[in-house]
Amino acid sequence: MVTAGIDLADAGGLAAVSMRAVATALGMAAGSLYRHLSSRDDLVALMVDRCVGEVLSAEGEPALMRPYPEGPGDWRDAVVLLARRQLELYRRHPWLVDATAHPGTPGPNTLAWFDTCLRVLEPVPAPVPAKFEAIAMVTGVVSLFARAEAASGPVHFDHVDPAAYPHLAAAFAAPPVATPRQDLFERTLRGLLTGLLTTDSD
Amino acid sequence: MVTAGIDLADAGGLAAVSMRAVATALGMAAGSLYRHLSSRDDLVALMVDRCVGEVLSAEGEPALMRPYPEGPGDWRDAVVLLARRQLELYRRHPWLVDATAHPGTPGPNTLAWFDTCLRVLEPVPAPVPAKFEAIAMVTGVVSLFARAEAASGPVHFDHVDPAAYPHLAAAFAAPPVATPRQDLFERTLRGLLTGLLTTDSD
DNA sequence: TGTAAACTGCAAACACTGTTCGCGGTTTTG
DNA sequence: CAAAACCGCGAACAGTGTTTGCAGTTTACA
Repeated sequence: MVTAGIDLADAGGLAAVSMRAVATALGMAAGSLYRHLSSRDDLVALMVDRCVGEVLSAEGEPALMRPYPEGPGDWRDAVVLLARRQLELYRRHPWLVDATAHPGTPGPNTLAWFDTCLRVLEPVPAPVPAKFEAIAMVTGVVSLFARAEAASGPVHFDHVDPAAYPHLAAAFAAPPVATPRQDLFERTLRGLLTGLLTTDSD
Repeated sequence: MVTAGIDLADAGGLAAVSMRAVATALGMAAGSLYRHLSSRDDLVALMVDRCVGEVLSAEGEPALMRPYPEGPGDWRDAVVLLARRQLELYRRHPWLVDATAHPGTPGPNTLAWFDTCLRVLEPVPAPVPAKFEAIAMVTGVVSLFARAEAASGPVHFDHVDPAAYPHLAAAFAAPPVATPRQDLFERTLRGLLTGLLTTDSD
């Protein structure tokens, strides 16, 4: 059910997961799906929550419930690690970026995810709303990077008018330089975290 | 045409702007719209570009072509000002966040917007791709803030199980503290800019 | 074991979406 | 005045999510 939806979404994006498509993938009729779910949004919510479960139990069994609090590093390291796993998840299922754009009531795995984030942020002396803001911003930045990675290429600025847009034209006149920036993701996140969860006395 | 679409979108979101709705708002039939545009995505692209035009000629005539380069401040100030105007635009037309999620070929106003951004970033000694990355990230952060503002409230975590999600439950046990953070937007942007467009020698 | 209840799937229908097409009328062009 | 371009109409098509009566199967209970 949600597995079929996930497979369909992985192959053809969120638009490819229609009730009839999921139904025929399961050898059923379209209306039969409503015996198990109440709407299509329900289904994508279940799909999202299952994928979040993927990153929770990554690689092994309760593997993720472990490594964060006991690591010797700073809490920022843990958040960056968490974000990196989320980015890998978005790479595995690009439609997640669109599916989580308008979040609904979170499922159990999503709640567990928030719980883990809060546990990681436990040593941070910041008010709870600030922590929620920080979590939201981190996942937002992750989705931005995922979108940027997925949408690389199809944006064409071909032949802009040098008279109307001089700076744009000048920017494309120079030969494209390959960008070596590798740690952009981590640098962005660390800057964001210290900006959001840190007073001036830190 | 695009004006009717914008009004409809402002009232009921992007989903409310259907061909038939726009047509009846103009006193026409649905199919008649295809005399002037080739698809619905075309229409939303035109709507987006017109709104970008709003922020370009804000308040007066060619008012925006002025203030940025001659301001005495640092280039970061100019970018923050640009981002702030964009945030106000997103507040005025919340559907823009969804409409710009999957960008297509940019319209004239969007090109002018990019040109302005590049002009503002002219004194920055960074390679062109890095500047494009920075612009994309800034508008991404702006859309994140716009989304966060628009989606405040409907997310309910009512009565989470304290046994399954201890940290979440503990977070909600404490009385909610009002967050006074006001400059969060600007701090985030400044951190992002220095992280993306600055070498260690700056 | 027999019966009743619960569950599950099917096919058809409804309202809605974006989009296409052939027709007639109006306006502009030569 | 004629011809070409344009414009809007209404009907149709394929597709969407969702609802609803009907049958078949499985489960639970007495």
